[in-house]
Amino acid sequence: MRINIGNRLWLKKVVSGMWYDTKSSHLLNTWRRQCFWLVTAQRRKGSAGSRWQEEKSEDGVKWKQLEHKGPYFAPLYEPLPDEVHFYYDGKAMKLSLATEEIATFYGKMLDHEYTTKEVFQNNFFNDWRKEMTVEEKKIIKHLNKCDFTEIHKYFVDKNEARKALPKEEKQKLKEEAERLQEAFGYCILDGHREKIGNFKTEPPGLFRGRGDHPKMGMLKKRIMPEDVIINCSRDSKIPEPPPGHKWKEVRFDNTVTWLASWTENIQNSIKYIMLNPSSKLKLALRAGNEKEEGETADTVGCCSLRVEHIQLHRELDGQEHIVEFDFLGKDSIRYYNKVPVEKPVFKNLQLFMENKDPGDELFDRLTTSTLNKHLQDLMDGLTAKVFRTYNASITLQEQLKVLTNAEDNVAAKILSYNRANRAVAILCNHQRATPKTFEKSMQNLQTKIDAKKEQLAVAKQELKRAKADAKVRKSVKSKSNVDKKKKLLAKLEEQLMRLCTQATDKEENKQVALGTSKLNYLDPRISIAWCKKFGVPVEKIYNKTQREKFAWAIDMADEEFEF
DNA sequence: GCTAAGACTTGGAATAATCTTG
DNA sequence: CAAGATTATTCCAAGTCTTAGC
Repeated sequence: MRINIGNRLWLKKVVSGMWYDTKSSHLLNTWRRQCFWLVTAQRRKGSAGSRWQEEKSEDGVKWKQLEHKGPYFAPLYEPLPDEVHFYYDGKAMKLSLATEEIATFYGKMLDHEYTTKEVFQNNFFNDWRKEMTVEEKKIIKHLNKCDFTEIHKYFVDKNEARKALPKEEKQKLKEEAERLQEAFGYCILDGHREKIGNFKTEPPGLFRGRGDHPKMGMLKKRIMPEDVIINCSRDSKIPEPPPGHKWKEVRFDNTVTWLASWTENIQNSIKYIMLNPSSKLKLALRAGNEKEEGETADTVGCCSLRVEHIQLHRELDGQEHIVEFDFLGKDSIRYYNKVPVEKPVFKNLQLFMENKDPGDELFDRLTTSTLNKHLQDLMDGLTAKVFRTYNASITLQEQLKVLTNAEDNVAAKILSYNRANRAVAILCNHQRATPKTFEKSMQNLQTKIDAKKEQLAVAKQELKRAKADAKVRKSVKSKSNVDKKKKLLAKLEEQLMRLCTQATDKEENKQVALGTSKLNYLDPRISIAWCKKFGVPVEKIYNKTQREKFAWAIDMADEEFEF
């Protein structure tokens, strides 16, 4: 029982990053129900095109009719022109088609960091050799004797050429892409035309695992119709496989939403063709499922944390009971944070670490399913993921309340909004690499600010002179001149202020990715209510795509909306 | 109960489209 | 008006969580 209590206490603080008390539990519950209703209502509205209705979900049935054209297959390999050579040990060598194709995958990536990694090189070379002819295999024995530079140059040039194309040609290519989108990019779902998210099969290439991935560089094979399972409705027009080919299978499963699927050869997982994620509502540590050792990069979530990932400090920087986290999370992004916890939580963590090695699991009796089960006991439908979302939204609302100043101008209010958004992104650990052009664009901005300051100084001088002039002459003309200069000065001050705000925003945003939380975690009604309340145009917060996605919220949220 | 497979969702990097500016 | 910077979109790997099979 002690373990149970221990985990429960730990849950309170560590899983959620916030306190889970009766009050927030009630809020959370209300919010979930509301969201569920909204989402289902929105789906209905979208698909039935009529009024909102109550959801009457028959268990598991996702559609009655589904018709589509099947996936669009990646274009076949085009052999290299004769003048582009591959060299082995300094000698030009003509490769068989299949071998050449794989060589181009590597050649294209030559200026990418991946190709400097030993694991990548070894995996690539192993897989490449498997596809070689017997003769090629006899000759090509070492990657370091392979020279791909001509191949690399060929693709770089080709890219440049495409960019430099005259605009009529570019227009043609664009129209071609649109035709493709028209032909393959839509399906009919229960009588309505819906956009497909990804209608193309993934092209062959070299696997780009993230972080320290043991399989990076392995050959991702070409997907053939024979690999693809089609899912559609029985009475629909069944998609035609490309001439001379057959589907692996055609099935009529209306309990799932995918249109086509295939098994990918690197991890043996299933890939899907699915609908475009339309209006859906999409909490601070991830649950952390178990992963297969050696098959993927070594990353963890909260249930799979190991003793080596935390450090306990009875006292640190004047605070008591500090837990220091340091581990690699999703996409191998580092999570580093020092969190003060309640004494019982601290005590339990100490207990969990006793007699364990650094590589042992911290919570050895906890798995994601027991964790979620526990959460479900607390509240119907609650999972770690839901908590992540809730936490993000409530933080945004709180931060907006704290940071916004009603007397500020619009630029300052937007800065406040971005700061609130940033607080959420930091909470969810949405990091990004500092953009390559960051320093430069910061400098540009600073130059602009300096220039503006100069203008301002000049304008001040002129105003002074105009005032002096008006005092002497007292003419109508000189008076209006003073007004003019005053206006100019005010305008310049406003511009300067806006630039400075922008610079602050940019600096603070250096390593934080805002997009993910904005699009996937935050209840849009909070943002929209904020816009309405403080007179900020919605376009300043959401771009075109985002406004489309959140159209329902824009419609309904008023300034009084409380999350 | 437990593991494995399957179905979605999330999320940063790469790429494409658009805007700015010298 | 091209080059460079910025922003939007696409891509697909990597998570979460449910279900199936023992």
